[in-house]
Amino acid sequence: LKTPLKQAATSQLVLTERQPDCQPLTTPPKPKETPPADPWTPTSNLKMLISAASPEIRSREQRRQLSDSSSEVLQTKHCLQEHLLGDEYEKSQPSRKEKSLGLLCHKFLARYPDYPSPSQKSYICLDEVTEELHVERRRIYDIVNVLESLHMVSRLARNRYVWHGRHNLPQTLQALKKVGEENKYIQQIQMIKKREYEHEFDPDSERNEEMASSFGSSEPSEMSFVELPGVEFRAASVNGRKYKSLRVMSQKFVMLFLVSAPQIVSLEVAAKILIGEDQLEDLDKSKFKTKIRRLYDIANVLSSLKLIKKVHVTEERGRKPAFKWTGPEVLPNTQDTKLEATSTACSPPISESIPSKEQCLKALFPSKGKQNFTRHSSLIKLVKSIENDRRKIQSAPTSPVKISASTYQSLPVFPNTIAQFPAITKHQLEGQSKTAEEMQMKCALSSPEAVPKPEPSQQPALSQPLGACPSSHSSVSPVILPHPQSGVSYAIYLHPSQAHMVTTYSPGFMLQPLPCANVTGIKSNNPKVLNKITAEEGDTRRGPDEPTKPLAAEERPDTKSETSSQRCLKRSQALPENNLIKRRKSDEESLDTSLTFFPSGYLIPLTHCTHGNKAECSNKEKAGVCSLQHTAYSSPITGVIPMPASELKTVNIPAFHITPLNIMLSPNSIAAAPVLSNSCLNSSGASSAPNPSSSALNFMLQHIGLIPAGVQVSANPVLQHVPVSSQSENISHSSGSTNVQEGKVSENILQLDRGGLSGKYGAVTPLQQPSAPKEPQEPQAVTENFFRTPGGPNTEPSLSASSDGTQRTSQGTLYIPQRKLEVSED
DNA sequence: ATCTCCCGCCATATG
DNA sequence: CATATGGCGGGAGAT
Repeated sequence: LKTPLKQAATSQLVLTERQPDCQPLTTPPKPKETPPADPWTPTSNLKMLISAASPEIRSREQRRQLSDSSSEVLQTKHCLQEHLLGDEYEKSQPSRKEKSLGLLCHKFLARYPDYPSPSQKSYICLDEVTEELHVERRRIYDIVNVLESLHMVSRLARNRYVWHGRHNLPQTLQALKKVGEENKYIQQIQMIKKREYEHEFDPDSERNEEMASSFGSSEPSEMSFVELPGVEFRAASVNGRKYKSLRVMSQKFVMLFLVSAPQIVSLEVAAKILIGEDQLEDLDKSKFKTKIRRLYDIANVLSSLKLIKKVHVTEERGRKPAFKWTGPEVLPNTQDTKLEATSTACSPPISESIPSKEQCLKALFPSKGKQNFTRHSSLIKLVKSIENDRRKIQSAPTSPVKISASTYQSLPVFPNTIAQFPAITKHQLEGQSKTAEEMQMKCALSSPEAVPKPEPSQQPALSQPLGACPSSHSSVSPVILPHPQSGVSYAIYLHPSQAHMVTTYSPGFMLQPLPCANVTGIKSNNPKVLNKITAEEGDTRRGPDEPTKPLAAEERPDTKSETSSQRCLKRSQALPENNLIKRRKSDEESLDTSLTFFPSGYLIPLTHCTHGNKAECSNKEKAGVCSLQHTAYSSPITGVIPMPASELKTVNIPAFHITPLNIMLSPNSIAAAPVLSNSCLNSSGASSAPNPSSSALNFMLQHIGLIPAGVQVSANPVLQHVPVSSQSENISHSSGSTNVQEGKVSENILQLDRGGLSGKYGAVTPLQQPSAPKEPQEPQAVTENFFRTPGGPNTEPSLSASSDGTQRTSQGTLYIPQRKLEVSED
């Protein structure tokens, strides 16, 4: 037995350890774990405690003088628990958890100060560590590799590492964020989500994947390791070139958090992106599994560092594991490499990076040709380069570059390809001041989770003119503006920042063209698209479907067989039989309102559905109508886009779809969606959609161009959800409750009123009460609302939500179920 | 059954 | 060559 003592000592506090003397440490002789039948599952309690508290506690105790009140508490708690539980039988057998990487990491971290004094460097000797912590070397490598990726340690030589602590963290994160942006991870995420929606792989005829793979999405970027200038990583010597895949993976994983809006990344998405992100992803199942395993490893370490925490995102299919960034916010680059200087100044909340229009474009037009579009490597590249260019060029935050469609199309290839992972220059980093660091730290300390509320100021001015949006956005709250003349209503979206606060996820959103008219047509389009996010109800029902692949909603089982279009038709016809309808039990609807809201915040008129009659629409069943696709896509932002009816016709909105891209809306610019008139609807419904009118295009483009970085519409529909509380919005947020509802309430539907539009305006606030200001944070689950409206007199929404959360319109109904996404902590 | 993810074989890199 | 590193995936504990 070797140093049993040590171990015991260390772990003692935290874990209930057995006395050293009692047992010889060597392999624990199989103590049966959980042996005794404790009435109370001591283990479970312990686990919980440990997992929850131990980390922090640990760290302090050991070498650290830091005392944290909270930690104290925890400790105490812990102790109590211990006593209670255990008494004499401590049966400490090493449950699996006790051997977890996370715990081990804690122990490891406890040995070194977060902020070691610069003067004295601390070195890490792997041999010592392994011995002291009683772990196999292999495990230590896992930890160290992740720490290395964050530049918290660097390797000196065999067996030797230098401990830097968190001093470099700010720079590292900033660097990672930057790189993440350059890699267009946001887009990748969206693409992935989009694909999910799509039918899986059936009809992929497009086999030219290879090409895509070559550059396409991921490119070579895959392999580089982001280094910090300041930090000496003696790399070359030691690192030479190695795989470092774990390190790279870790960095990329972190990048995903830094770049994505809600700072929540699901393992699934991360894995896909990390895997070459190629299109092949689907094929390789084992590879995927492996990636997931690695991600768990990394996540455990990051969790120990308190940079992330585990949460669950509830989506249509059920909940998926995900992690939420709880680390420091990354400040915008202070001084970036030259050109970038643009708009950094503005907003503190950095998380939302600049949305690129390209993305938007992509998203927008995907349907038409889209598949190729997304996949085609050359295109992707183009986009990227454009993006970069744009960034450089665009100096004023206020003036977003507008891209016209034509431009886009004709885009010449930009000569400059950007190096994917440019090394970060020292200067940049150096620029950072300590203060910044401190701030970050503070941020970190404070619970990040609770999202700080944006300032009140943001209240949207109702009357904001459309304008360029400042890059930094102030938050916009969704307000609906009644529209004067046309009777079209406008909605204003929330500022992204707000949105996020509220929301957890911003999914990409797409509107698919719903060719109601032609059923068949749908298929050709992407049927897949939207729906993913169906309400939970569906899920429940669905039960276990096919395993892995997420299917488009339609795909779902039988019932779904129908294409969305078909469904649409049905609905329009008001077919009662629709299964969907049933599913959505929720809807009851009051039929009055007029507009449909998409979660995305856009108001979308439903043409197809329209036959226009309320009667028809009114059908509950109908509600289901577009459901397939219809699923709502909510965007973080709530906005409604009013369009003149006339436009609609032309455009045939139903036909168009928005893909998950990020559409950024500038606060100022309020997108207006045309609202359909009945007549329009009628007409549109039948006919297939012609090309969108140019006006429509412009419209879209404008938005794109206008959109300030902050707002992203995209996202997957999936994620979003609106909490529906039947009545109490406020409540809805609260964690637990939400879940409960899941089955039932979960969907919210927005409806548009077609006919009635004109005089009324829809209110955007769908589900939530306007009044509810931010809530204190929820303990566990965070629900997002996209729709929260700031209270305002004006805001009154015309729509009413049914108790179940469904809203209806009198006439046409668009049914958009909103899924709620929930993020729950574990 | 699914989610986590520990364990440790074994290919590589390093010295 | 001996080790140090670390990719990888089986399969078992947790839920």
